[in-house]
Amino acid sequence: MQHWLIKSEPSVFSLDDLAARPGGLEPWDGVRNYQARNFLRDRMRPGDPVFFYHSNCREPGIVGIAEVASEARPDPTAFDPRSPYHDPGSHPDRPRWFLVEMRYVRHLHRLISLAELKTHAEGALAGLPLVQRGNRLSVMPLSAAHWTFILGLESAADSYTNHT
DNA sequence: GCCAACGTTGGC
DNA sequence: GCCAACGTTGGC
Repeated sequence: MQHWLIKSEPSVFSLDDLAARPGGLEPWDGVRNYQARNFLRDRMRPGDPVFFYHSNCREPGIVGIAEVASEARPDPTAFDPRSPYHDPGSHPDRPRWFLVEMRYVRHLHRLISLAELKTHAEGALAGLPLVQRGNRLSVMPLSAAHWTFILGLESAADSYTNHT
């Protein structure tokens, strides 16, 4: 089983938005990066656990957990000229972009901020693209060790912000 | 195939 | 709002 992290801008689609969907299900469309596409299309499997990360907001960080809820299928927004994700280079007989369904699992008890995660960038989270400088990947795999470590932070004291 | 220009991401 | 980092495009 592969663990994942996906980014979303909460002003566009937040974890609360996912939780509010019928069945907590949402097609994860609009991914327009080849590396992210390949992960999603070739390596995501139903049941894989996913950290849900809020980006481009006041306090970026991991806010909850989702799971992959389908195999990959062509992303129909690429074929739609009215969609902001329209790509005239993608055709139904030769789709360029793919999506999977995401399903809400739960919120974390507290936000685990990027700043806190970065304090472990040279330690337990070494090699995690999220905490490396300049990273822009919106869909990334995590090792089981990284997943477990981050989940452990959830119930630990927030030593990053409570160091007064 | 190189690489400058451009558009986007996303932290700060 | 700024801007560094990055991915993509297109001229040559």
